[in-house]
Amino acid sequence: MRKRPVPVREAIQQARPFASPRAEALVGLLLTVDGLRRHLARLLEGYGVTLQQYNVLRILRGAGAEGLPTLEIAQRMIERTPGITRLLDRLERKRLVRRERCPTDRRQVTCRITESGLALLAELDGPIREADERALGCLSEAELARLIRMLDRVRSELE
Amino acid sequence: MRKRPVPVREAIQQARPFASPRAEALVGLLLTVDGLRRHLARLLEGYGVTLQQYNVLRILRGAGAEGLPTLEIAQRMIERTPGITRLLDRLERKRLVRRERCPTDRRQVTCRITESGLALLAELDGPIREADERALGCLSEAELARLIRMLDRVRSELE
DNA sequence: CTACACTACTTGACTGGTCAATTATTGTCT
DNA sequence: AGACAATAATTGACCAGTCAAGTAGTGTAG
Repeated sequence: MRKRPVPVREAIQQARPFASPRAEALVGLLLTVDGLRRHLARLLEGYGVTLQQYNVLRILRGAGAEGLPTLEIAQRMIERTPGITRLLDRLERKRLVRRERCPTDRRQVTCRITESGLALLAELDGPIREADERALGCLSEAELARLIRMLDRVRSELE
Repeated sequence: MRKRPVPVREAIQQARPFASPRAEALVGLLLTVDGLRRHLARLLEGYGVTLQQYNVLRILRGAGAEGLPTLEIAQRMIERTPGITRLLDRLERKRLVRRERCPTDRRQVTCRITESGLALLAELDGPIREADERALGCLSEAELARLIRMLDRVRSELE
């Protein structure tokens, strides 16, 4: 029982039509991604992590045993540097991440995912994958390819 | 001098390919909208308002002289109820919005945009419109139409 | 070897999103 | 009228993004 698509203008209860198709697409993007974000956040909160924390754990799993310095992680996220410290503080408090000063360059702090961090990710892999597939399941392969290319182009316009 | 589109996998410096096109599209959406958000926020900060505050002002301008009760505004935003109170607090402090208890139902608080609020929006209309056009200027009319329809469908899957 | 720029964080302050709990007011049902 | 649910808005507490400023450690040039 799939619901009828709700056009953007109706979704935000706006009386007047959009000034341009670009304005409509922009609002549509903001609305849709907000929904996707919330959707994923709800799934993750059952496991006690936020979307950003999950993101960091994925990055650290990818980095393997030698870990990554703090700012390396920040660079791979969409995020700016100051936030990453507190994000890691919270992950360390939950024992999902370990931090230690790098012996060769004592300015750096090396971050590594712990065993419990890995276990949590393993538990999450299936549900997350399903959520991804379900959320964008209404788009065909061809549509996905077009969407991905459009998004790449839009990002390249934003510096 | 337009830059070469940077594919999603490169943008997040991920070593392995994506598990599925849907996973790639999802990450692309998150990345792109984050960039758009930042882009708009930078424009607005020169005028002393945030993206959310601007959004509220637009809604109140649309509502006209009779204004709107607090929770009506919240409904038209993507946001949940508790945040709207504090958002309005800040707008009221800047004298861009006025609030008063509704005489017929004293539980409600009616919010209205002030003259300075309207003046600010008038000043912003041009720059915002230009920013919209520039950000999505790389997409053709046909692509925009397809994008809008795809987004509508994705949202309809998320309840 | 010492001054100085640079790097890798870290902290503080503010805006904002989210949830749970609370207050004030209204409507309804005897 | 009195009890009680429902509604409108608010408050408190936490997580997160952003900027400006600060600290500790490193590299380099005189």
